[in-house]
Amino acid sequence: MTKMNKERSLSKNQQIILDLIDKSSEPLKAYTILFNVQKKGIKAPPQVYRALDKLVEIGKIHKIESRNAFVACKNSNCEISKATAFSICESCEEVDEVSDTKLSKFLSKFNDKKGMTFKRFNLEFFGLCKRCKIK
Amino acid sequence: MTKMNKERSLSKNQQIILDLIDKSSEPLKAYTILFNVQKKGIKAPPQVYRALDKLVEIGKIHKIESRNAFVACKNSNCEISKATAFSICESCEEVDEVSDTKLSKFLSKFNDKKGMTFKRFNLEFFGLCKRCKIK
DNA sequence: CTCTAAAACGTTATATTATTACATACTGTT
DNA sequence: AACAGTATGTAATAATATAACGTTTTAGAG
Ligand SMILES: [Zn+2]
Ligand SMILES: [Zn+2]
Ligand SMILES: [Zn+2]
Ligand SMILES: [Zn+2]
Repeated sequence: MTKMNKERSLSKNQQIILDLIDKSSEPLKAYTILFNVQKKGIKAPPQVYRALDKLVEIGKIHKIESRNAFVACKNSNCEISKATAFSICESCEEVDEVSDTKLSKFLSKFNDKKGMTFKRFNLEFFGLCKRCKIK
Repeated sequence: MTKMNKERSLSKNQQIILDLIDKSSEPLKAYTILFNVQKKGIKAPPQVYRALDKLVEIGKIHKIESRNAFVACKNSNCEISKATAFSICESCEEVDEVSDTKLSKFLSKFNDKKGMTFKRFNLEFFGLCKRCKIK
């Protein structure tokens, strides 16, 4: 019976950092993470960046490129971060992962005119969230 | 007769930097730009970043967020950088502005479930360009 | 269990990207 | 001329990210 699940057991540093990001209600920056895990023995940037790289690679977290910040994936079926979309409030900086079947289908099927083969995309929407619109 | 056109005449630094980006066949990073315009009297990062900010604001250039680099807008009608899409080759780093009516319509009309109002989006596709696929 | 290769780790130093802060100069309008 | 808004020049520093090493841990093959 071959091993079917890709459940990778995270390393200690990876788990510490994922836990922190997971608990956070907002995107976390690498150095904010660093300051918050120093008590757990993670003392230097490379340790943080290595864990972040791996977590991104396996789809546990995503990087919000326009903010240089990281959020946990809420979408259990995007193990491979190959199709990501976010909504970002330019006022309060709230970030949500957009999960819309039509959208992801449309984009996954999108074909470039110049013959590029797409493996992955990242989409960031900017605007005002409900709360910030009222103000 | 009120002034109808929004043609803003660029300042000296803005023009120098736009010229450089315009001539480049690849995305330029801020410090690459800095090194290349020092002979023209632009000596420090803030001068570059200020010009870049303004050029992005008026839609003459776009920032490729995943690369921290800037490209000239090839699309005469995206004066306001509110709907941008790029294809990025992960092998040779070639970047092209995707100009597809269906895509931009679809995304511009996209409505968030949580009631956010979108003013702008940025989409980056990653993959392999024609040439890099062959290799 | 032992050996090995891959992955993860710890550490120091450094590279790269971006902003703050402040003083000065230019531009167009009233 | 006076004013407001935009742009400039400059020095210092903040924030983000990687290079380079050597060591340790982990997981799988034999
Ligand atoms: Zn996700
Ligand atoms: Zn908001
Ligand atoms: Zn454009
Ligand atoms: Zn290529």
